[in-house]
Amino acid sequence: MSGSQDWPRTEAEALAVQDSLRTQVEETDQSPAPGAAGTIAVGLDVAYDDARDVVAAAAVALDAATLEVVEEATATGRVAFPYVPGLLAFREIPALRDALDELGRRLGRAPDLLVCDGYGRAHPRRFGLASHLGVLTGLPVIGVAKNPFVFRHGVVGPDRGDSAALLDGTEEVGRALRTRRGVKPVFVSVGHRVSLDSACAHTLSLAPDYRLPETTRRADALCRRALRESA
DNA sequence: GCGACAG
DNA sequence: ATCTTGTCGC
Repeated sequence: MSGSQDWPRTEAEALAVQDSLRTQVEETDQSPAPGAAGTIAVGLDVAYDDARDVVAAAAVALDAATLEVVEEATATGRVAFPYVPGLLAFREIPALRDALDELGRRLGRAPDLLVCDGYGRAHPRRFGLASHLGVLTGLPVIGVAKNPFVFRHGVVGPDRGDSAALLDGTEEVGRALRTRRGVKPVFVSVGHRVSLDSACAHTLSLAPDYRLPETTRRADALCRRALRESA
């Protein structure tokens, strides 16, 4: 049961849920050493067909050391919430949890790290998708986004590994991190049970060849395929 | 009021 | 997110 009946239906209800859960985010780093052998990192992503009101989520488990796919799972359902900037979690989490639950059964164990497409702490109320999913699962979670959302950052050096603070005013809420020379940086933020430095280290470890982590690349390909095959 | 705005 | 061809470059 994923309790879609008690899922918020209005923006006001969603805001209240964020306000209530935000205090449960844990700052202490309980994530594994980046790239550690025997460690499992899970990539998560969602694809939509608004015309059919269908959502497809994918959860792909990778061996953090070899980046080989260990296991994968998908889930499809009805869109649970409209896209509202700042409330993305309410649109994506129901399907993501279903895919994660199925992945856990197939894996026979809990993942060591979750990698979300989007933000965690870098959020108007400091409680983006990665934070929300972290509180609900209790797992270490990081957010890796493709756009800076409403935040600003300074110049990021040209080399892989170079970064600049992602700022909300003067507060560092995440980091713009270059994973590939000559390519636009990604935007990393803390979700749950992980430090910002670790989140960046995990991102670099998971993205040796392309701009985005292998976890999200795999999840992106899988949820698109699941959506296509659901038609 | 208007525009910007993760996916 | 999604609608979409060719094209420049490694």
